[in-house]
Amino acid sequence: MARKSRASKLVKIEDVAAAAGVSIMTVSRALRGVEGVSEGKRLEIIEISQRLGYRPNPNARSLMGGASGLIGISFPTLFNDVFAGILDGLRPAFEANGFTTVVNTTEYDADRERAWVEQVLSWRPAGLVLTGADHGPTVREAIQTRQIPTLQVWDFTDAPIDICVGVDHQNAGYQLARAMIALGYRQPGYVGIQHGKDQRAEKRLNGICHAFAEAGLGAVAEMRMPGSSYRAGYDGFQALWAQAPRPDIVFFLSDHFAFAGLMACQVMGIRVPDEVGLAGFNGLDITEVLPLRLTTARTPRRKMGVQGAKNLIARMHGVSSDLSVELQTELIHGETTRRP
Amino acid sequence: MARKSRASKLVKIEDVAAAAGVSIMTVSRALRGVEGVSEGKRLEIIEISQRLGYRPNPNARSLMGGASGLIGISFPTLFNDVFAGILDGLRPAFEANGFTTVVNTTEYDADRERAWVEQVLSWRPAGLVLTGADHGPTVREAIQTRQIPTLQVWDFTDAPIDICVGVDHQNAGYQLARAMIALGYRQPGYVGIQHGKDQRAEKRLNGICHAFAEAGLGAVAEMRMPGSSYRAGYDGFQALWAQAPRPDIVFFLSDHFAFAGLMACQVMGIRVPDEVGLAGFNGLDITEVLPLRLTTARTPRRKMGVQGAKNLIARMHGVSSDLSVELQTELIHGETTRRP
DNA sequence: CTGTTAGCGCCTTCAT
DNA sequence: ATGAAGGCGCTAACAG
Repeated sequence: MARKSRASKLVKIEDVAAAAGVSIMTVSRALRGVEGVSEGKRLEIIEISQRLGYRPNPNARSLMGGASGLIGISFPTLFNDVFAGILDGLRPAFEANGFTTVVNTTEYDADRERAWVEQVLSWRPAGLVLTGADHGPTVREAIQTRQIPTLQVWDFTDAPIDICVGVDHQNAGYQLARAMIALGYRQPGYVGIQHGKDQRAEKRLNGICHAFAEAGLGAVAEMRMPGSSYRAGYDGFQALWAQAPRPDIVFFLSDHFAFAGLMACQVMGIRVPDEVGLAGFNGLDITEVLPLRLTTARTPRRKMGVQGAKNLIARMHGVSSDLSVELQTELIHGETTRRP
Repeated sequence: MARKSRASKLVKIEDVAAAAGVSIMTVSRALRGVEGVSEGKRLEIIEISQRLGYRPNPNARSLMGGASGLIGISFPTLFNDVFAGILDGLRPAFEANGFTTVVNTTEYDADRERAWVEQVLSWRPAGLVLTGADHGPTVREAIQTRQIPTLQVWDFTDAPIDICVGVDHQNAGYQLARAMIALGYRQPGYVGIQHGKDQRAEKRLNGICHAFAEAGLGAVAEMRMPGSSYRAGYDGFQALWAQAPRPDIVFFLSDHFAFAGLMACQVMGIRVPDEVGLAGFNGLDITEVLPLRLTTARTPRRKMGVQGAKNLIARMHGVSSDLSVELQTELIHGETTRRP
């Protein structure tokens, strides 16, 4: 394989026309299945174009103004089953409707997201899917100016760019904390990642803090870790446990952190839930194989994707009514916290 | 936000030219930073174009045959830290060199990959990154015809489309099995997923089988699960354990399966490694927080990404020498198998 | 420095 | 049923 291609050797419609002894237009019509070509010629042309390996240049097509059938999807990261799950709901729906999807990750970086949105917008996408509710005004404006149907997933917001399908993370955290308070927990701890990395996590923590404050209980002891690996959850729990006062309930960024915390307890000989309660978030697959069923709040990730795709497609088809949906989380009373 | 945008209201270069009172060529030059425009005019034009919200139409640009600064990356799935890790190595290198990346997942479906490759090729990408060594002739030909620099990662092959950076999975499986045989294991079992879903996994299994056959030992008892969730690893191990003869060493598709198997042992009261040895693959983060350090073969995923990106960039810059690299796996003697 | 001319590959429109 | 113009938005290659 050589270096940068000289735009050259690709067979174009003209070549097919020449080979078939007809005009370009006839080839165009034949290949698109449009009326105006005798069946005999059509079959012959199709045969020839295949033999020549002709592929229409979609750029030229797009130039004519047609929609691109492209949907851009942006997630913060792929190191996370949450987004893989949402994507799993989104994609089949889009593909079933003939759309192509391109996926991006922002690594929780607003600049990256902005740059990507601009790139994708330049492809004249049929639609856009963004994660969360926090996008700069630039992004918002760029999208709205071009009137590209846009879905925001994961986070529910009252003021979406266009439509949104997600859960209220603040409330999810609040409800989870309320349930733990009802179980008698009084001394909360939290293991998460650094501020500003994950907006949704901050909202959940807000909800948790709110619930405990409202109940007149102690403040939530926060342990912020630099990364979001399993190791971070493991070390974070240990660090939190070494502090005074010891928490009687520890909330984690997500189930995978909680799992790591559980492993830490196992190694340190801390009895769960007798000595400490552990609560995760998301209801990930991994919770199904743990020695103790994890207490968590299940987020309907695939459903979110399916529903979101459906609504975005409706919007692309011109439905202008409100297509935003707030989904609920499901509290899972597991074995890592006291029995009710 | 309204319905499908009529291809219309977008501001084009002509509008900017009119607003600035110059010809469209001057605008084109000014915006691209090409020589031939007085600095005063350039600044003025840039200002105006921003005010108007002008964005060049890349389709028109691509029509001219220029390269797009775009790199398409395709992975089988995102439900997997392996590919996230490779991406983590790839992307920063590309971005540092001014390239934009678009990511796709094929869900291990060759048709999906083909469709995506065609889509991306139509954007005249500067380069392509594909996973594995198994691509249909269509894909291969489409890429080679257009002479797009292409990197195949993860799987090492002697006959890459262009260049490849990866590990020899067959050999990795072979070496791992050899090490287990050296530890005295004689009755191998394997928990994986269905045939045809993951080519690399099959190669590893091949290597494992080869090692045991070569040593004149029993055949590998295979347990194929329908999915690749943690649950599948968990259930798969249990099913395998219920069969006769019981394996004394179980190889797993990947570390996450092995982890699930370890959890199953814990619940079933099977002592590891006394009653059975467990071996994973990849050396994932999760292994760092397990009660027993997992025996596995570490794959250099990030390094693979970094190296691959570097080589692909070299290729895009015209380096035509052989840029393929075979990387090695590192055997980790953990606590889930006998001590040497 | 700036503007004009001629396409890139395809499709819409209008003839024939 | 077919073909001949013309243009989509942009940019090389030439003029001035």
